[in-house]
Amino acid sequence: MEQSFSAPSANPETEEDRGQVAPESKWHRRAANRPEELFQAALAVVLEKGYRATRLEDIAHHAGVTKPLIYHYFKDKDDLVFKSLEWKIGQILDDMRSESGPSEAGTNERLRKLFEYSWARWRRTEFGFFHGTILFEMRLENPELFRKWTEVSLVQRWKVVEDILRAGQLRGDVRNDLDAAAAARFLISGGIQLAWLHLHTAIPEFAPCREKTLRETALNIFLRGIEPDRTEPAANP
Amino acid sequence: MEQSFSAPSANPETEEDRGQVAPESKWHRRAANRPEELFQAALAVVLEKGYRATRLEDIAHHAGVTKPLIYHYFKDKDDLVFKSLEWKIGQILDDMRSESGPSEAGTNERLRKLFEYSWARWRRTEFGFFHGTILFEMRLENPELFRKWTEVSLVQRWKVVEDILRAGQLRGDVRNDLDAAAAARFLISGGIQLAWLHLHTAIPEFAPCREKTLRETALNIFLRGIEPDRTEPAANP
Amino acid sequence: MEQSFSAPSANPETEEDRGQVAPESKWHRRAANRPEELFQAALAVVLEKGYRATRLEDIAHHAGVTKPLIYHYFKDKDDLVFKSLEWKIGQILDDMRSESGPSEAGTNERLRKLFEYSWARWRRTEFGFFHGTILFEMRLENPELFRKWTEVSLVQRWKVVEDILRAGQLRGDVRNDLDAAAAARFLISGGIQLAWLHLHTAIPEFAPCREKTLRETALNIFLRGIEPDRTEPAANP
Amino acid sequence: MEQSFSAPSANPETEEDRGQVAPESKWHRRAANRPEELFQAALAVVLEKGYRATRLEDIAHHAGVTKPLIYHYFKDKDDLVFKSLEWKIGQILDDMRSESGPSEAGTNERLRKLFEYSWARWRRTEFGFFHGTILFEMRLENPELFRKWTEVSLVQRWKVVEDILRAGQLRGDVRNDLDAAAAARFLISGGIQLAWLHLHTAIPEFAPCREKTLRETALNIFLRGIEPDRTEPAANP
DNA sequence: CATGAATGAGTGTTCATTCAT
DNA sequence: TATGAATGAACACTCATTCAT
Repeated sequence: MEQSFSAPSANPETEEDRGQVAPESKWHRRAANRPEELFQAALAVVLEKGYRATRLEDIAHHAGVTKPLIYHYFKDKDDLVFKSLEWKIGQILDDMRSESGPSEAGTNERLRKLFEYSWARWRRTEFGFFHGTILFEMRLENPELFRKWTEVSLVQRWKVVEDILRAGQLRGDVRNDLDAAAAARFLISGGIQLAWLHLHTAIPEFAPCREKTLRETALNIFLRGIEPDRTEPAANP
Repeated sequence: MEQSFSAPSANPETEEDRGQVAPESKWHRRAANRPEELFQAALAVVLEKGYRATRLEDIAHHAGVTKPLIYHYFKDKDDLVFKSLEWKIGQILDDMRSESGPSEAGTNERLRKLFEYSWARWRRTEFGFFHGTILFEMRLENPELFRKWTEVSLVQRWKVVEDILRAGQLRGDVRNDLDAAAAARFLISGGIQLAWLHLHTAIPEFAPCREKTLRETALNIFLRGIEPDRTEPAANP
Repeated sequence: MEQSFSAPSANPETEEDRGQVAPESKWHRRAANRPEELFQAALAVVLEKGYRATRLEDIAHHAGVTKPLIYHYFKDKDDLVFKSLEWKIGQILDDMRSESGPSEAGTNERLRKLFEYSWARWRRTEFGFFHGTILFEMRLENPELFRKWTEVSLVQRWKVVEDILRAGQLRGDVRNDLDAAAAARFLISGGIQLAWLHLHTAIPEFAPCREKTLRETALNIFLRGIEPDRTEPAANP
Repeated sequence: MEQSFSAPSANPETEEDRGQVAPESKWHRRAANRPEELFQAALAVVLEKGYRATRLEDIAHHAGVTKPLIYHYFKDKDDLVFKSLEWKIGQILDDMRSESGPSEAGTNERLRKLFEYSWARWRRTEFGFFHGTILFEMRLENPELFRKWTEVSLVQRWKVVEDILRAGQLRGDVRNDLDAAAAARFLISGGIQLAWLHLHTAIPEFAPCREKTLRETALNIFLRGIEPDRTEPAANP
């Protein structure tokens, strides 16, 4: 759970002492990108313990620095944590942008592809963390951040699906009486919840289920559920 | 959010009995059932702030008593909070038991009824609170409680839906290639997430949507998605 | 360690309900000698834990009553504890008075008898307790009590020995250049310390020694140490 | 009683450097060796009040620092107090090691010298404190420490005396029927008790006695008490 | 830049004591 | 007489934050 956040707690080789004898100075290593290291440490700890349960000490320790140093880079604890979260949101967003090539395939194919991409994202530890911490804790602690995150992780996804569905309706792939926006929310929110419960909680331990079945069943029901009626195949005036 | 939990922090009737003498006696309120009052106070505060951010002082104040009194009834803070949550889980469970008469209606009707009942439950403040606090915070702080709650709120519901689906498969109302367990999870988890996001977060403020549409679209897609294939149109007597 | 202090926590047979139906009153059993029961409970607990570590709750529990009841009989905690100690001191003193018949035996015999009586007393749990609690804790907490106790347990004993020694000096059993008062202190204080270390601490577990040897060696050395010089038997002008 | 432990609660030199500017900076005193200062403060307070009655606040105040600082150096209160006691035990032990040169004098001389050295130690405030606090309170609170201390202060001394006595027996200075181990205990335990009662309690106030007489009488009785029988007067060359 | 030392403002918990019945 | 309920005053311990170097 901490692999991608761990910071190098001391990396003596990168230092540029040469010629001069090591001058016994107390602080070696001016990290080029301290802030980012601190971001990662903060995220790792908050991921593991939750925001409220996270102590500044833990973050510092995780980053291999001392507490006061954090105040050189950030105003206070909240500043660090919230900026860390925003930084991660930005990263995830970048990652998402580079993701879905605008395909010309059929509606079902586009939805399937999107859903599977999304599921793969939801699998990731980081995502599980965000879904938990931000959706719950930040909703109370920092509504602004809550909003930013849901905008990125939910609302935009909803929109993408909504657009696909509308296009499908024009083509006749999707029944016209469907509320595309609501349907989109169902697919994405339902999928996220399914994935999160299955992949980031202990539920499978006492209520086991195969991940693939879960994913495909959900998608399948959805795709069938939005099909136009087939009994009157040309009944679309 | 605090309607059902608020306790009168001072009992006005006993205060000014007579304009004159009442010697400001230090404490009133012979508690009939303090423990339950404390449960409610604890729930109210934890609901509002989350478990980690809850201070004993707040609970005591909310219940109109002083901190040390809590130790008269409970071993420590966790004892109070966790027992409060369990108490509420029990209540909700009782409530759920008295709910769904075993109907002889068709599969669709039974699912619709169940979903609508459930949605009504998900609307309630208390439920939103549990979904947040327990699913997220208790997952980390008290896995046992997390398990108890998910067992009640999710796993059992899944089973009910699963049974209905299997019965439907026998009747021919539901297609046979459907994995009933996975489908049940999709309906319930998706519904909860939809309801929670819509009813217990600020999302509708910046991404509005009609609740009814949301609910009915989800149900509708699901019901259509589980129908047997109609390509063999005469197979339906 | 608690045998002699345990209070009957409920003794229904002694109640005088007759004729009338048991009136469901909350408080049965007016103990005839509550104070003494409380003394014993207090002593038992203080013995086990020391004065500072003793909580009123413990005493009440030990006596089979509730905390507030103690305030019916005693002003506060200290009042109870100190009176308990005084009560016990009185008891021990009574016991001591009834002890040593004024014997007409020789000096050595009298000393031997006294020392062995005393040693038997020092063996007792209660004594070990007093020696520890009073000598150390009460010296700081209640000097008055410290004084009362040492007067009884030490000073008076010293005097008895001193008198025996002086009598012995007159008879010629004890050398005349001996300071009887100092010698008496050495015998008694040394004996107490020896007995206490051996009988009321864990020392024998890692530094074993036979009790009898200890006792007799000490007495023996003392008796020989106070003998008149035998080399010049009539050298006493 | 506090002479060697008192800490300056404010460092006057840094206070009024210049009459004017000094902006009342919140804290001074870059501690050279805080841990030891805290040891001393802890010992001073525990000495005065006993372990159970000692509040962290007092120790901090005594050391001229604030409570939380203690947690910078020690895990908790017990960690500080117990380590302080161990530190002192170590010091006393060191001190003892550098004490008695192995003399070639006669048995009596060796015992006299040892006893007088010991008495001088028992006089010291610190020793009286240890004898009280450790022998009584630590016996209940921290048996391990009790053992460490008695090992150092009693058992080892006993052994030294025992060895001298055995050597004396070989030489013929000490009678052979004497149990050297028991005799050693009598001398040391009796001496400690005598010294402690006389020097560290209020007893002399109401039962006066000259210290020198006490010390010499005890030693004298002991030395005479271990002599070989003189009934065979010519056996002494 | 970097940190060890220091602190103020909490926060949970204990306990002798008192109120109301 | 007897007690369950209640509290004030303390106390151990935590933690974000700042000082001095």
